[in-house]
Amino acid sequence: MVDQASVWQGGIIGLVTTPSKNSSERRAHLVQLAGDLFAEKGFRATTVRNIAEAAGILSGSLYHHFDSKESIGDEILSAFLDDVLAGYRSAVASTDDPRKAIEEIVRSSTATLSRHRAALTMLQNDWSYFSAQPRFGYLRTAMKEIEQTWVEQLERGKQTGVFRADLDARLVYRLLRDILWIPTSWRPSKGAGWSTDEIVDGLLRLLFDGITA
Amino acid sequence: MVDQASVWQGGIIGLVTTPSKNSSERRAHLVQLAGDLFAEKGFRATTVRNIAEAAGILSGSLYHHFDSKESIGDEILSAFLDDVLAGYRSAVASTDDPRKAIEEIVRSSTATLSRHRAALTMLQNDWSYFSAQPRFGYLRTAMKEIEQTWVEQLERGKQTGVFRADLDARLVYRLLRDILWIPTSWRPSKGAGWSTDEIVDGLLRLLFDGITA
Amino acid sequence: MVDQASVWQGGIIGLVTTPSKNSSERRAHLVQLAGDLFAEKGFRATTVRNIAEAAGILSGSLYHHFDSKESIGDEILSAFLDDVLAGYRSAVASTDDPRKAIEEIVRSSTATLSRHRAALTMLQNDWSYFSAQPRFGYLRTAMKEIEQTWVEQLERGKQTGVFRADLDARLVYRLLRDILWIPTSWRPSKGAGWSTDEIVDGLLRLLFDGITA
Amino acid sequence: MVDQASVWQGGIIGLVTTPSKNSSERRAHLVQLAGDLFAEKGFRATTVRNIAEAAGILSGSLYHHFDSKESIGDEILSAFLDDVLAGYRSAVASTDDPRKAIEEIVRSSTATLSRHRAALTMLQNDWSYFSAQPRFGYLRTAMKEIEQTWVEQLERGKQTGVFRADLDARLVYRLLRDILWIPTSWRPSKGAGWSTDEIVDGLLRLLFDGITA
DNA sequence: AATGAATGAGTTTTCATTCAT
DNA sequence: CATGAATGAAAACTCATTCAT
Repeated sequence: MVDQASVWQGGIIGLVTTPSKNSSERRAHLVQLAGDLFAEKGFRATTVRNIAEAAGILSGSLYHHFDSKESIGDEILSAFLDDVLAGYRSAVASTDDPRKAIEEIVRSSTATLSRHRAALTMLQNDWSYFSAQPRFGYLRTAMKEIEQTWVEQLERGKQTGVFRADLDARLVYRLLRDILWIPTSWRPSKGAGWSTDEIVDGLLRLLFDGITA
Repeated sequence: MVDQASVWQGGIIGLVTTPSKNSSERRAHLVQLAGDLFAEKGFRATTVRNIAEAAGILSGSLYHHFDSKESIGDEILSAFLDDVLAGYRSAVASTDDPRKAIEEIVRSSTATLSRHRAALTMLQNDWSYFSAQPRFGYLRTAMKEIEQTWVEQLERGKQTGVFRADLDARLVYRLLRDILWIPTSWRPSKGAGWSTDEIVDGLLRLLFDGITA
Repeated sequence: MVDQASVWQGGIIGLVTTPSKNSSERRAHLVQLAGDLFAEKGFRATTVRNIAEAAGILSGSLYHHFDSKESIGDEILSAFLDDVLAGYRSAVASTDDPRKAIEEIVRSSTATLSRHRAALTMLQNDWSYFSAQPRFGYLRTAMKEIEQTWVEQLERGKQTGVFRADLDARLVYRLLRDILWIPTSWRPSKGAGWSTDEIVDGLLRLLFDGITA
Repeated sequence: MVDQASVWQGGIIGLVTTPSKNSSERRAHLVQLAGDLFAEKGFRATTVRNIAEAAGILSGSLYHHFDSKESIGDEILSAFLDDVLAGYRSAVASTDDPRKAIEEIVRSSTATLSRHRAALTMLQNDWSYFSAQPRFGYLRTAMKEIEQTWVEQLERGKQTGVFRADLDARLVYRLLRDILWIPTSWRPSKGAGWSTDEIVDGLLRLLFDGITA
């Protein structure tokens, strides 16, 4: 579709040299490039120059699209959390069975996370940097909702007897949330070829049944 | 012996103001301070000035003790890996039962990790930075040995029927190793008061049996 | 062509305020300024701030144009050696007479050297610094070619009887090369007004005939 | 005589634990070590730590013997110039023949210079550094006397017909003085085995007769 | 939209020097 | 005499950001 547009533009006007990509597309493309670098090296370790080079422009030119490096980070992080929370909410809304809810949370998380590798790396690597800034206050808010969702489902599962009664819900939440985030942070190259499905299934099996035969 | 000497000096001469603290102690103290900061903010995000300030000296003065920031990192990382590998080796040497070996690896890891929080944070946050430098080549070597140890025990467990035959040993290793490392990265303040033992038990229970009742 | 364009722009549009000065001109200007300082104080003794101040900018701004102080040095030194070697090669190619070849080498050297005072000072003052670095390996290579050229001409001159048979070619080369470089290192202010020609003539007369009447 | 003193001290007092090497010997030894390093790398490029390491002590300990790095330089430079001037004065006093006087100056210089390689390197490399400081004002004074001596002899030679009448005395002085200093700056390793005598003879022959057959 | 030049505050590191022990 | 810890000023370099063109 992008091509369609550019062909059309080129056809009529006949003077446009750099056709395609209107403003918001260009912007999205830059966020994408930045995100890839953030995922690879972390937010702080990635320089504005790195991003500009990846885009084939000079670093100063980035400031036509964003007013700061942090606003790129903001865009990535808030999009991620919106997506995560939407998944959690619909997972909880979809069923009354805590085990199914958790299974759904895991599945939705996995899908969401694979779309937001950069955001996760940023949270893991540079949490102390972001969480200290008022601008990123929504990070804490969102994390609280995530925790609440898990704990609620685990507690309900304990009450209905689906989960072991001796589980410490908050402890298990912390472990599970972080466990869930692990595969996302694996570099593509190092994954030895596991598909997302394989990883999710392995993870679910591990969570519910352990490794014992 | 150092204590003996200082007590004696203090007793007889009565002039010793600073209670001993010889050269290597001072150095170790500085490494400790640096490590705390690295654990909190990551290696790159911690400045030499931060470390010096924590020690109550000027940044340049640190170079009396270390020839670079990296050499502090080196000291922390290599001590950590030496410790981890020693634990793994003795765990494997202590038993023939793969399940016991893994249990032992987990227990030794937990003990080791709590002594080396800084190192772990550094590996997680700044792996791309360190692993790119020849100086830190031993990181890759050590990680390979760690992987091999896990995979061997898991495979043997599968053969003897202790573990499920359908486990993907490398996948499970990756998950388990990272899972094991999770609690260490939790900030003390955020742990809501879990003791190391509680965490280890929760973890082992989770690994072997899952969360299902 | 660049000139064409700018003239055209200036002519038609009449808006161009700064009379061209494109990127590479600015860069060349900075190299020139740096070279003057290097010639005056030596490479190591000249700080990046010195250079920046001479250019009326801040020291960090220099890194927009060069990626290190050494790369400025590199530019100056390699340009010098390229020039010297070109002169030597064409001197040798221009004649079969060793005496004429040497005379030509001296004349070309003098011309070259006056254009590269900075480079010469750098080689004399900071040779141990540069020659220790792989990056400046070409310095040794070039010096070898220079030596070979001199020695060859001197030897041929001895065989054809133009030069005294008892000359130690390498010793004379070392003396002559260094002698040749002397006047260049004289500060303009101290030269008491000798023209280049006067110096060259004095030098040649000295070389060929000595000071005796 | 120095030994006499220290033996005597040891004999009478009987408490001196590190016998030999009294204070001034130790000091002279340190100056020697420092000089070697200055000759090799230049004054500024040599660090106080370098010197201390060469002496097997810590950098701070040097300040028991000298109150600053510059005072070491001072010691080396003033000793050199005293020596040079003494040689020049006795050369001039020894004869009425300008040619013999110059020959004697050359011979005395060569002897002096070989004893003061460090000083010469320091003057050549770091002249701008030293000459800018009031403390080293004697450098300019001494250089003036050196120039005067040469010029006088050359002028007298021109009048008596020993030297060519068209010599520019100051120009020739500048050339000859610098020429004379050249071989001293040659690294021992690079000299390809020329003895001091060979070099002096080569030089004198070159000066008086040129290279022409 | 993009360039290219620059800023300014910050980074790691170096080094002569001081001083209590 | 020597050590070991520290200072403080300066070095080279980095980087997010600004802005005229």
